[in-house]
Amino acid sequence: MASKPTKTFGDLLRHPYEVMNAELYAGLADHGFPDVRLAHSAVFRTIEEDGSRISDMAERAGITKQSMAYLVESLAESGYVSIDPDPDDGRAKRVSLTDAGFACEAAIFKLSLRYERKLGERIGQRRMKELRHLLEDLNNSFETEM
Amino acid sequence: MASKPTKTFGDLLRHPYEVMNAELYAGLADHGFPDVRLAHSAVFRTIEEDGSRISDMAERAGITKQSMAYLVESLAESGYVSIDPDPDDGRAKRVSLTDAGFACEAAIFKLSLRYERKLGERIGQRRMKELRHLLEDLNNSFETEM
DNA sequence: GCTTATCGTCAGCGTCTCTGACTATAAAGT
DNA sequence: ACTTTATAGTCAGAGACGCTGACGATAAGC
Repeated sequence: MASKPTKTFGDLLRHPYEVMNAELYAGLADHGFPDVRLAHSAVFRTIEEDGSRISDMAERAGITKQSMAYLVESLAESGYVSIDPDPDDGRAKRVSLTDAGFACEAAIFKLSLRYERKLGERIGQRRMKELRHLLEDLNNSFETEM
Repeated sequence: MASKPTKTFGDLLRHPYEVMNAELYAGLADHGFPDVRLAHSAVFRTIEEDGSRISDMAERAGITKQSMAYLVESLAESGYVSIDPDPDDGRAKRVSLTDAGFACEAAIFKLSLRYERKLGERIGQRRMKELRHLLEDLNNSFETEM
């Protein structure tokens, strides 16, 4: 047999993550969102319902504000977000999802859920649910302590 | 409460994956492998004990041979792999891990295992083991069918 | 032998992240 | 009030890393 050790935990996370992303963003393109890319997820996951500032989003996403500004700018060019001056702070701007942005966000959730169910058909919906549960615990453990 | 839906499965995979990688490659730098980066893992995971060809590694990793050549070249410059002509095929080259390359691979496994145990301390070693098991099943389900 | 396929390279490009330096505004200290 | 310090965002430049297309060299199939 192979002399290589067992797969690392990182490998076990990486493969499904990459396969899912490939499927997800291909599906998104098919559903009318061709120019939304994986990196943009940093925007969708950090923007708030009523709009957010670039710096805040950058901090939540764990990237620099320059990087976040770059991503936001590209989504603005595609019409998924609007950028307006912040009424309370002359330095700041407020980034908000447009209708197209909300529609895209909804499509991401829908396709994600669909794909999760598809995976469940492979390993069993019950095991899939258990997997999600364990991953949620793991994710929560980062926020709690650390 | 928030009106945002539950985290997607992709989000649940992404966060631990990114946190682990940050920890892993920081640790790797501390252990004397400062110039090994995440992208290089495509080399370490696809290279065989007795050496491999660039095209084969590219195919296994799911990237173009140009991209694999780029990664291999950068590891060769740092001394982790050697590149020799293939004795059986005048077109091809054989890429092999050097002693430093094997040492790095070993360090990756050691640090990964250490981190996995650390996560286990957070959510429970037993739950962590179950999580690994489910992820292994999920990974296997890609190779089997699809 | 001639044709076709494969191995690897060169050149160029797009995306995405970073650092460092900067302007404008806001907040805090005195 | 004025000065200092912190913060929001921008501009410029760089590096990493994936891609495509075009190419020369060798191998394999007919």
